[in-house]
Amino acid sequence: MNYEELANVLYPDVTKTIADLEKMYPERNLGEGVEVTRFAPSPTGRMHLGNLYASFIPEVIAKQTNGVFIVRIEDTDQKRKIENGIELGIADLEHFNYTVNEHPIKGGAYGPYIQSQRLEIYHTVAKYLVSIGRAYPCFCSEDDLTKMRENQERRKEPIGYYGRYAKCRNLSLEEIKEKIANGEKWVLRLKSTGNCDKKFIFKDLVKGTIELPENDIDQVLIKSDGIPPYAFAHVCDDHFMRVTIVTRDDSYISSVPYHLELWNACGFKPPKFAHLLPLNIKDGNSVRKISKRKDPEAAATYYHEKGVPVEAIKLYFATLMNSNFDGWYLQNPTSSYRDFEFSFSKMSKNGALFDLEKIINISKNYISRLTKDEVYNALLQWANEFDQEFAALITKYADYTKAILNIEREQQKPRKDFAKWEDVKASLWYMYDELFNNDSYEWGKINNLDEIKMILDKYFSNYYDINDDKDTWFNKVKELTDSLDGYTSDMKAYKENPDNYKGNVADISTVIRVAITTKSMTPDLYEILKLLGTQRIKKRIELIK
RNA sequence: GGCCCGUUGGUGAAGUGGUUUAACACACAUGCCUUUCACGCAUGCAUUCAUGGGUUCAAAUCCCGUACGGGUCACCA
Repeated sequence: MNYEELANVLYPDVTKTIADLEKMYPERNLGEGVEVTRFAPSPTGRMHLGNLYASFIPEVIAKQTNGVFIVRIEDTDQKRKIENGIELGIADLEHFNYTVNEHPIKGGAYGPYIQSQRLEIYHTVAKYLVSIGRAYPCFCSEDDLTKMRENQERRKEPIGYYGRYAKCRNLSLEEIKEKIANGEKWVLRLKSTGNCDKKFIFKDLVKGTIELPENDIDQVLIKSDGIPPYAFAHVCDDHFMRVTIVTRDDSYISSVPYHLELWNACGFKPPKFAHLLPLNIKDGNSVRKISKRKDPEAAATYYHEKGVPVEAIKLYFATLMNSNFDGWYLQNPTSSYRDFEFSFSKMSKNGALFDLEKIINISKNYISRLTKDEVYNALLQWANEFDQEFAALITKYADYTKAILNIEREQQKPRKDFAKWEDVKASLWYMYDELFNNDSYEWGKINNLDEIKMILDKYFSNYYDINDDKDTWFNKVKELTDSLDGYTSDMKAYKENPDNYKGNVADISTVIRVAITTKSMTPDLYEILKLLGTQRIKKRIELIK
């Protein structure tokens, strides 16, 4: 068989050679240890936590080694495509502040970054494989393949197009020419040289040494529509984009022998592989991979809308990626996760269960460490998008809002009230007259309205002074308490004999707290009174009378 | 069904033959601190590493079987 001629029969329009491609996409000038990684989503639209985690890993590695992180769109399956899928997906990645050096919209020297636009490359490599006798056209119909499969099932033989079942391997050049002239449809298949009785050993960055049977199936390289399936596309793309580490879902691991056979057949130097475990979610009693359709709470937009800081989610990803990150971060709470040295070998070999509680905890800690200005800016940015009314309010009262946000902040042990920006309004609405409502008061032990009125009256006419410092303020509350019949400000005495008293200073401050805010649980009351100011306070006391 | 991978508390997990009476973090519980809450602090939370056997002076760690979970066997990625 004259393979050169066959190659020209099959791909008469392909004029470039592999050597041309090598020149167009030269090896990157990389230093020692510098990695080129990539994330290759389908253009199915919005990202969910699973995708975001899967892209976090290669992004972190690229950034950490001063390398390159590429986003490439795998749209060879035209059925899955959705409108604006590429734009929406990239927007989600950008919202996560990932550093993407090359992607379809911004471009780069190794593009195009959309597989459907790289057909010339695939066909050039395909033509090369034909010309060296490693690929051949197959004219088998769907029917032929189904019959073959049934036959194999009956005989309990391995299923697939291999060995003696690979009929089209033996077609002569004349037969091929004739079938093509007749307009018969064909796919291009790899002529596999593997033997499934032999073991194939390779190293995975995450899983370590893996042993699998060699591939002996003549897999499809180019479908009858001229588009390559995933495996062949990824080899061409990752080679000519000069990717050094292929990160991908762990489900690809069983086809690595086939993939490596392909890399070698093409004469390309294979990259390193890191097969990643998916992020799982609990569904009833079973555990499964996060799915965009079944798990709306896993959508990136869900967290965006609630205002969970992106940074917090990334910190969570970091703890999932390398469990020793947690301990490191505890020691280095002011560092960025970028300062941690991530490694594939520290990655878990099990898929982690997505844990909302942990994200909330991380987020609370993260927000608690921000300055009032940082909190204000992030809050405003979120509110502009999702709660314009609140955005207008905090813009109008910018300094006041910052002061509120600074209660028990910017200190050694800051409060940890907020896990997401949505929480701010929900917990501090009473600080704004525009939001204040007194539908329900959370009175505590003292809930007799006459007594409450009496206490408030006494406090505001005899003790309250907006200019008091904190100690003076609290001493006055104590004095008030002691002046009341049956109350004491001596907590020790109270605790020893609670039955001897009607209440203590905590109960009295609760009356003031609830009267002003309606809530029994608030941040520091002194700060709140000070910020609200005499006018607002007086107005709220009037509401009770 | 064949092949591959995995199984350590409610969760994420550390651990690769003896400093393990199984680290750390989240969650939970109790107590202390405290004007409420939050914070912080203290204590508790797997007598045991899916299970049965074996190797060994010694096993969560090595070997074999079983069970369970996941993956894969397309002109899907």
